[in-house]
Amino acid sequence: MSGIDQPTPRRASIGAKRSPASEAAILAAARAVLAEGGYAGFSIDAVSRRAGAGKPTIYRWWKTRADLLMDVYDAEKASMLTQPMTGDLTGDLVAYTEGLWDFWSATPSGRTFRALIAEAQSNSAALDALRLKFLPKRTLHLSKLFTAAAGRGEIAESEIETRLALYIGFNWYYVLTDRLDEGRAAIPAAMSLIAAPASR
Amino acid sequence: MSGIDQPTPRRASIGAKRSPASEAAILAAARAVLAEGGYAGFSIDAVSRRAGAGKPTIYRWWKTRADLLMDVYDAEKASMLTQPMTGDLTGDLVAYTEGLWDFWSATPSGRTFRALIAEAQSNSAALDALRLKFLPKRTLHLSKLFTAAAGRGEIAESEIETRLALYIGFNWYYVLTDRLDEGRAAIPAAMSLIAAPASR
Amino acid sequence: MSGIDQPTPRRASIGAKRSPASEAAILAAARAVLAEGGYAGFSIDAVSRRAGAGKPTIYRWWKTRADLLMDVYDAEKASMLTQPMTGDLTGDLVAYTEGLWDFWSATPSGRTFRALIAEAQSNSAALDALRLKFLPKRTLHLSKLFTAAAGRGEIAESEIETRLALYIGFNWYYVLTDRLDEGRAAIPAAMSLIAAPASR
Amino acid sequence: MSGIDQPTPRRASIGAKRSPASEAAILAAARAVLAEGGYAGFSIDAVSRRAGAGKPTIYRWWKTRADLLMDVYDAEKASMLTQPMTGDLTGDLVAYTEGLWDFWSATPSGRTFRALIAEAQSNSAALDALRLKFLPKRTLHLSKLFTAAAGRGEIAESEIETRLALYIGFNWYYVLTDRLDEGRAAIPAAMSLIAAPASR
DNA sequence: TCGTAATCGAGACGGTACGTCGTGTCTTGCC
DNA sequence: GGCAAGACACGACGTACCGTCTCGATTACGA
Repeated sequence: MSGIDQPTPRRASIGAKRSPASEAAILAAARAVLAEGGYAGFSIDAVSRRAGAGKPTIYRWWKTRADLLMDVYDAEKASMLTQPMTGDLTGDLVAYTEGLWDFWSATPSGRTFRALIAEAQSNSAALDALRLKFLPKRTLHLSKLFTAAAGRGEIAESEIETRLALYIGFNWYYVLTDRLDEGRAAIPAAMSLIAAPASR
Repeated sequence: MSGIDQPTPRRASIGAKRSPASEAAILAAARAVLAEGGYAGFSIDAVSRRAGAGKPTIYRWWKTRADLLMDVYDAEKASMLTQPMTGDLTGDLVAYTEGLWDFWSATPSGRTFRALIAEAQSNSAALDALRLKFLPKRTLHLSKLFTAAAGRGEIAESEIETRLALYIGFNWYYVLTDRLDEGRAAIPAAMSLIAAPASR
Repeated sequence: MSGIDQPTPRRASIGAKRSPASEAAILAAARAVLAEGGYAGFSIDAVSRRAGAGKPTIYRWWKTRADLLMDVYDAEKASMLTQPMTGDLTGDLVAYTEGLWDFWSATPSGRTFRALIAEAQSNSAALDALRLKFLPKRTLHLSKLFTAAAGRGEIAESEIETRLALYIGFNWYYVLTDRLDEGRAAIPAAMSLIAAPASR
Repeated sequence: MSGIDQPTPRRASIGAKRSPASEAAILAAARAVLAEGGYAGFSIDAVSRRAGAGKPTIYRWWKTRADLLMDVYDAEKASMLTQPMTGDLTGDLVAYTEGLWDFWSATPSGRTFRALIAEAQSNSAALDALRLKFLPKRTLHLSKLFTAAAGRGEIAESEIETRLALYIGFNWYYVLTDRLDEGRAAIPAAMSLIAAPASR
């Protein structure tokens, strides 16, 4: 996917507006750099070199590294994920999670995600972006699943936040330790606990 | 704590062996640097300057930044944490977690921990150290709690790993988003789910 | 000369081309460092600090320390030397040499020259630069003097090289032992021998 | 010659006096280091490692790098040079010079000599040692040759110093530019000029 | 119709940090 | 007191990135 890797014969300005060609080239370069070197190799200089783009062009459109990382992640995601909603919370969570982990493993998105979290540890703007922009959008379907289950009376409304935190944390733990393959078998049991009906 | 911050009148070598004074000064400086600047300000140069130590001295004893971070974390931890084991898994987990979050908030250890995870995203040696050295030691008491509960028949033996992952992930999620205070209220409910008895 | 020593309020880039202001500041700083500390104090770090310039800027334009030293020497030289050519070889050599020694003593150029020769002893690129770039340019006028004398039949054509070597060596001996003042009186006799007519 | 390169099975102290074995090992190591890396590779650390000697042992007996270099040079020299004195000044100078250049080329002494001069450019103690200890000893025979010629009335007494400077400079020029082979053919003509009889 | 303005690539700028090497000094523990 | 060993504080090495700046070119748009 994303065959956008042309040798870039110098993209001149197209006037006083953002160049889609440059944007695409920069995102593709960032993706490639992350795929090859992970967070360690991810630098604006490297992306700029690879994209044949000027550094100011990158800084103009992405104020922080985190913004660029999020766009790379979004460009990849684009509809790839199944969003099951069968009414079986545990099953839906399992299906969603397995799809997510496939996505993280099959594309550079796992590395992108790890880079984003790392970035958020040294840059408070990145942390804010992660909390306010990235996570809410990414967990939207999950919120719906939990909300629907609460609507059905399976779980308490007040615990949605907590269960979501457990869900996110479970995923983070495995992706941040680069152990998605080892953790795969644990998904069903974990989802079962996260989706466990209110006990009384 | 750690009143070791004297102006260091040049610590000479004490012979062909490691100088405890230098080691202490470096750890104290690293702690201070993390406390003030977090992962963003944490550089070997900064630690070296602050400690009045030569960079080679740091590199001689800590091969990677992660090694230094882990030692800073350990130096702080030193017995501060309560390790409850009452037989009530949920209660023990709640008590342990609240102690941990206090520890993370009251000392620079929360920042140190975040730095360590960030470091592990760009350095595979750091990731290995995190997985093989740091985490097992840090989660030892938790393992015991789960194992004991399994012994009592409350949870399945096969789910210990999974429940531990849920536990760790829950903590990581809140510390990595720098939201320990917001998540505090969710601890009991989360622990309750993590410690939920096998359903059948 | 060279009143360029302003406190340098951060020279920004002037585009994708070399900044004359930075170049001048670096050369002036190098000159000052050599004047104060000689070869012992001459480090790229010291020049960088003094110039308020980044180390990469220095390395970008001067690939070796020798290149920088030669430019410092050239910047100073700039027309200061008399280049007598009266037809009296001995007299011309004496006049030229005295001018050269004045120049070496009155400016940091003597130290620069010594640094350059020292540098050439540990760096083969520097040695090559000294042999192929620096010396030929610096001895051009001397070559002309000897060639003219050979044209007049005063010395053998085949001995030009040898007499030049004797001339250069004589100067090197005194400057490298930092004894220009002690050797001054010997200049006329030495030049007389170097310019001695072919005996048969 | 100098097969002193044993693997050094830890030379313990031989009591409160200098150990000849250590001294020999250090000189041999310094010789080897100079032979392999020239002045660029010559460091007290390198010599210490190679000799299996402690750095303090080197600093105890050789106060400056120059002292060590001079001892390495002396250890090599040891009687190798012919010291002709036939009464023919030019011929004696030619013979002596050719022997010297052979010596410089066949042993690491050429490199040692170059290192010594380089060292003298950054260290004033080294320069003093070069001027007051090394050169007078090394040029003793040459002084005798010139003095004898002056005694025979061939050259003026007052010019001995000058002619010696011309002689030394000629040698320095070729050795410091690492061009002994290229300059060899010029030796007779140069010596002839240096030894030229007082013209009137 | 044409200037103005914003974009593009390029790459230099002052900095900071990297991880390594060498300096000269100091101590230890053996001889 | 000499010795090997090696740690110490210091500071230079040459390189990578940072985020900012200026350039000269290209093009769209509003006066």
